[in-house]
Amino acid sequence: MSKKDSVTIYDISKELNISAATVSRALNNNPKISVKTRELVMKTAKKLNYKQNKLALALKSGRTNTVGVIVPYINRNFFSAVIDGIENELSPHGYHVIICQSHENVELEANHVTTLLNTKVDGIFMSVSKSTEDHDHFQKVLNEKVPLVFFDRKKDIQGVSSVTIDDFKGGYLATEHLIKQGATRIAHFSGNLNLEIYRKRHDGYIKALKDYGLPVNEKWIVHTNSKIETGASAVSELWQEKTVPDAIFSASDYAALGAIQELKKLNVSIPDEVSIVGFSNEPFTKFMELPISSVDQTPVLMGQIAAQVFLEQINGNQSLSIEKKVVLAPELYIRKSSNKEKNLKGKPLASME
Amino acid sequence: MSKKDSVTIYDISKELNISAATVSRALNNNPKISVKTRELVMKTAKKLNYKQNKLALALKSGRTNTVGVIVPYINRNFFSAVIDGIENELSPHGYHVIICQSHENVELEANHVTTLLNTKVDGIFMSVSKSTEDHDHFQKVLNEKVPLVFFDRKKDIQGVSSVTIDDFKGGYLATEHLIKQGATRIAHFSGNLNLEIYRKRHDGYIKALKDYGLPVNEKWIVHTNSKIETGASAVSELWQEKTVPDAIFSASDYAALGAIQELKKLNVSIPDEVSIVGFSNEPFTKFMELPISSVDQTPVLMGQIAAQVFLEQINGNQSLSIEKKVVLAPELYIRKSSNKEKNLKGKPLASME
DNA sequence: TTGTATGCGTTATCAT
DNA sequence: ATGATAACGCATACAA
Repeated sequence: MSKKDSVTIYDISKELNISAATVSRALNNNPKISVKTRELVMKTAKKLNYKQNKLALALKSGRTNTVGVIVPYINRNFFSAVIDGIENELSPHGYHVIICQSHENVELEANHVTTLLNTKVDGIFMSVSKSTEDHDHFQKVLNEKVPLVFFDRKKDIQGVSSVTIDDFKGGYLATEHLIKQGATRIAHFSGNLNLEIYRKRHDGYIKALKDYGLPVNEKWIVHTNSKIETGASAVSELWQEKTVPDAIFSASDYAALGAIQELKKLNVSIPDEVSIVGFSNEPFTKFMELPISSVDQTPVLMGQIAAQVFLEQINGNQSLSIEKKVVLAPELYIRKSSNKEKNLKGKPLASME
Repeated sequence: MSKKDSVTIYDISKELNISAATVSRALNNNPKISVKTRELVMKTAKKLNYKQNKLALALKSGRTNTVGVIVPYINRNFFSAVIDGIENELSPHGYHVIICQSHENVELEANHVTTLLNTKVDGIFMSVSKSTEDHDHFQKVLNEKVPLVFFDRKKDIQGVSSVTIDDFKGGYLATEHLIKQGATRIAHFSGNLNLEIYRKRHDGYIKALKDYGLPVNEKWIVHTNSKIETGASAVSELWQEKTVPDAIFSASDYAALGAIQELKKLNVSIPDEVSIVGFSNEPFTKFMELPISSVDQTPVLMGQIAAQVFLEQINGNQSLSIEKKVVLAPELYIRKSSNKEKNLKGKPLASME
């Protein structure tokens, strides 16, 4: 802490009566240094327990070997899994990962961007908060020529790379699966349709219905959020009509869980009377007594790919701003909540646990 | 990126024909600067979009306003919740949080410590990996006079603060609760007893049995880990004997889940024939059709307290190494898996959802 | 092969 | 109240 307690290249240079420059070169394996001095330097460096001060290096080089990650909440399975992927991919390359939480708040998000830029991170990864409309803080990042990579929740901005999953396909896969299970009256619990991810899941649902010649019933498209209660109340409302759905595709696992809980109260059997598929493949879905089918977003892979995109960018030509849009394929995990058949076979796009 | 694109105090000084020192002082609200110049500086700083380079500041001051957190896996509810607590507490103070994963590997852990020290973090938080025996890398941190705070999994080291929960009490509470539910043959699924946390949970279990005059049956203390399967196989073994337990206190929620699954196969009714309490209060425990009672470790609070301990340390007298050991009280969440009574009342230490 | 000098962007010390 | 200069620790262009 007290600063002058760490040994520098000057300490080594004094010890050996050579210049600090020589020490620096020896330490960096500069070829034009004699083997003898190099070894000598290395030895005394070890002896004095020298450690390179990354701060000075960063100030000089302009690179900190640190990246920032901004997520709504770190304490959420999906996001922590993405961070896991980023960290694992970047750590071997000597990068550190700074995490920030936006709490779905644009101002906090913008503040984090500012402070990350001030600490001169080499790149920023982020999943934009739900409340974000403004693009100013993204532009700031671009102005500083710091690579920016969106994951999952993105904004379409010139020069910004992104890694997302194909939410449309996720919605389509889920719905198609329900159709193939024999469902004809499929309800959809959607999230906020102003958000791209939910709109696409919704669109995939609609497309599947149309592709298979099923009617779209607006009444069966219910706006829920990621709370258990909203799924439950959606069911209790839907089940007051005379015609009830025989399947539900929920854009949220939590709403799906709420739906299941409510249906059990109503003595509706799952999956026989109603089949259900959720979204996100939250850990709890597979632990349930009635395991819930769900669309997996491959978050760890998403983080890894995002990290790779960043590495490409940082190692490539800085001047030309490459913009890479990676779209990952979601994976449908079929579990009991939607599986009427005892033995599942020949479903190439799906996995069964 | 390309370095000379960010504006410095020199740019401002040139613009105003004053010295950089004056600019620096004005920016830092140094009282001995004229109001006029200060305002002038502020204005042009804004105009030129000046941003303080934290790197230079860090090099000069020796403080980075960054802390490192090392956890086994970030993608684990408990740890991400602790990090959440740390981040939320420290962020308002201007600190950034670097996260590292040890993957329960001592060498990785030690490497992370080294690189964190090289980047001159202002403090290190960590939950030591299971494989950690060596104390060398902890000593390094102390040598650099960098505050070190252990959370949950700690090592007893002179001068190192720690925030843990009272695992003994957790084990005691869980067991006592089972006893009060009428159980007399309580099995314990323990983790690795070489680890302090599991040993203490075990000890709490033993103490409760003794306090209530119940015999300790070594056969009913089964070594499991945090896998569902180990809980299931533990049950299938125990249930081959003629005398079976009427309750299980599992040091892991996952093992508890496995036990429940297996017991259902054996048509043993829960909680009537067997009551079960797990540990950690994993999110899934409350989502189950048969919600699982569990001991909560208050991870977010743990992170917050750890952060506070760090702040005290950093703001206090650096020379005297204060060592603070905070032990948090665990909270027992009583759910159906152990709740025979319909209405629960007068349980001060426990919560009911 | 090695040394000297300089700069990265700040702040602090010493003058003025 | 302000300016000049050094220092934080390192790497490098230029000399030698």
